[in-house]
Amino acid sequence: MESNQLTPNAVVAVDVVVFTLRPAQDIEDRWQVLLVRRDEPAFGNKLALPGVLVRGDETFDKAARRALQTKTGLDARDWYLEQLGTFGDPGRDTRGRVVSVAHVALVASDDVELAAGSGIQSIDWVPVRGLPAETLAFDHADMLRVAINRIQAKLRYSWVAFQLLPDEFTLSALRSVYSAILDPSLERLNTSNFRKAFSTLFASKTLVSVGQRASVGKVGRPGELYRFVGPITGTRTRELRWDSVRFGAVGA
Amino acid sequence: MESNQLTPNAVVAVDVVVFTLRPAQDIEDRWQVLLVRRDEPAFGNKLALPGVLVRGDETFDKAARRALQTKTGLDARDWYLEQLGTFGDPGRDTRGRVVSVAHVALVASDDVELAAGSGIQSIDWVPVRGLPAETLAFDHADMLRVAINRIQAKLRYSWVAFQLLPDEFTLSALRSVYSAILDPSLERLNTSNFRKAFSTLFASKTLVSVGQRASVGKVGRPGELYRFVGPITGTRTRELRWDSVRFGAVGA
DNA sequence: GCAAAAGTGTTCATCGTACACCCATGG
DNA sequence: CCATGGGTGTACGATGAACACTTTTGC
Repeated sequence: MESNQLTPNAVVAVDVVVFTLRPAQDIEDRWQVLLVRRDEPAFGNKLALPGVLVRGDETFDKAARRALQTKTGLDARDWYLEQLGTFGDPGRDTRGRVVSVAHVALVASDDVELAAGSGIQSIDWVPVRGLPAETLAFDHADMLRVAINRIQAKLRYSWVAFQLLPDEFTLSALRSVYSAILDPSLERLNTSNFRKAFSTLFASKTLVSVGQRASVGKVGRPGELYRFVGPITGTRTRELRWDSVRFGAVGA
Repeated sequence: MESNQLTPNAVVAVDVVVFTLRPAQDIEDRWQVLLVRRDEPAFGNKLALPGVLVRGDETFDKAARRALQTKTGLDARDWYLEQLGTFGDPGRDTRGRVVSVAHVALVASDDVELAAGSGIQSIDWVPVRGLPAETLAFDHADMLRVAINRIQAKLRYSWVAFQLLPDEFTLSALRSVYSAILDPSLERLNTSNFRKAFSTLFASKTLVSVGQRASVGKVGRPGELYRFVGPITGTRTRELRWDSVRFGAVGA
C-alpha cells in the first residue's frame, strides 16, 4: 500500500458476444453467434466467447474490439458494441478471481473473414437456438442468455436491426432480421403491416429508398433497396408488439 | 504466474445508487439519492456514491449490500438491487486501475436510519434533479446519470414502482412515484386513467385492496389502501406512454 | 352545505390488425 | 399467362385519453 496506490484484487477481462445473420435452412438457425474453441490449459477444447484480459491503460470498449482482432482476426472498429453486464462470481474461473465485463456486438455477415488467433483452435458461427448450454466454458452460457434477451428486447424498442444488415437492403431482408431473432412466423406477416411499423422512419427520411431494385432475382418481383441514415441510438416511440400476432396463411 | 494462477491487474469495487422518495416542497424534489461525503485522501470532502472494494470470495450483490451496511448503516438485505453497469476507464481513479461495478437500489423511505461509517463524514439524501454534477467524486456523476435513465425506463415497463412504497399504500401514493420520477404533471392525471394503467394487476389479484382507508386525513376522501403481492420481476404487457399526455386543469 | 380528493362509467380519437387488391418479374 | 413475391389502400376492432358524474371525508 505504498504511495496511495490500491493493491489489485482481481483479474479484469472482457468477453464479446458477436451476433450476425447468416444463410441457413431454417429461419431460426439464421441467427448465429461467434464462438471459439479454446486451446489453453483452462477449459481446453471447450467452446467459449472470444475474450482477452484488459490492459492497464485500455478501456473496455478497446479491449473488446482487440479481443475480436487478435482472437478471431475480425476488424471490429466500426461495429456496434455495447456493454452487456459484468460477471464476477467467485469461482467462475479456476485461475483466480476473474471479473469479466461482457459485451454484445452486432455485424452484417458481409465480408467477415475469420482467422484463429493465439490460444484458439478454431472459430465458428453457431446458431443461437438449440445451442447446448453446458458445452460453453466458464459462465459463458449465462452471458449468452443475457445477450439473447438483451438483443431481442432491443429489437422491439430500438433500431439495432439495421446493424445486422449491409448498407443497402430490401424490406424483406429487414423483415428476416426480425423473424430470425424474434419469431419465425413473422416471415408470413403481410407487407403492409410490416411497413407500417417503420412509417415514422419513412416520414423522417431516416429510412430512404435508393431508387434501385434488388439484383438477386429468385422468383417474384424484386424488392426496392433502402438505406438507413439515422442514428442507431434512437428508439421507437412505441414498442413493437409482434408477440401476439396470429398470422394467417401465405396469402393468395 | 505460479500454479496456473492469473496475476491481478485491477482493483474491483462496487458503488450503489440508492433511490428513494421523501417528502419535499416540490414534487420533483421528492425523488432523492443517497450520497456520502468522503473523509479520505482521495477525493476528500467530495460527495460520492457509497461503495466498497470487493472481497476475494464475495459476489457483487453481497459487496453492494455490505457497502450500504458499513458506510451508511443501512440494512439492505431485502432491498431491490440490480447491476447497472461497470465503469472502468483508465484514470477514473488516481489510486490505480479501479473498476467499479455500479448498482441501483430502491427502498421505501420508511424506517431507514442513517449512520456514517468509516471514511465517511456525513450521509445525506439529495434531490435527484438540480444536482450539480461536477460536485461528485470520480465518475459518479456518470453513474448517477445512467441510473436515472435506467429507473425512468423501468418505471414504464416494469413494476419497480412498488419497491419505492411501503407494504400498504394508496393509489395516490403510487401515482406520486410516477409523477416524482417521470413527470410532475402526472399528479394532475385523472384517477380513472391512472387506474386503468394497472387494470391487469387488479384483474390478476396482484394489486389487492386491503379493505381499509388511509388514516392520514388531510382534506378530501381518504384513499383505499392496497398491497402489491406479485413478483417484481414481472413486466408490463404494454409500456406506459405518459410522455405524450396533455393534462387539463385541476378539474372543477 | 361546500371544498377537496377518491372512485366509476362512458365517449371518441387513434392505433394496429386483417383483408382486398394491384404491380413486377421469371418461367 | 400464371405463379410468386413486392407494394398500396382500406375497414374494423382494441386501446387509451378526455370528460362527466358520484362518493366520502373535513370544516
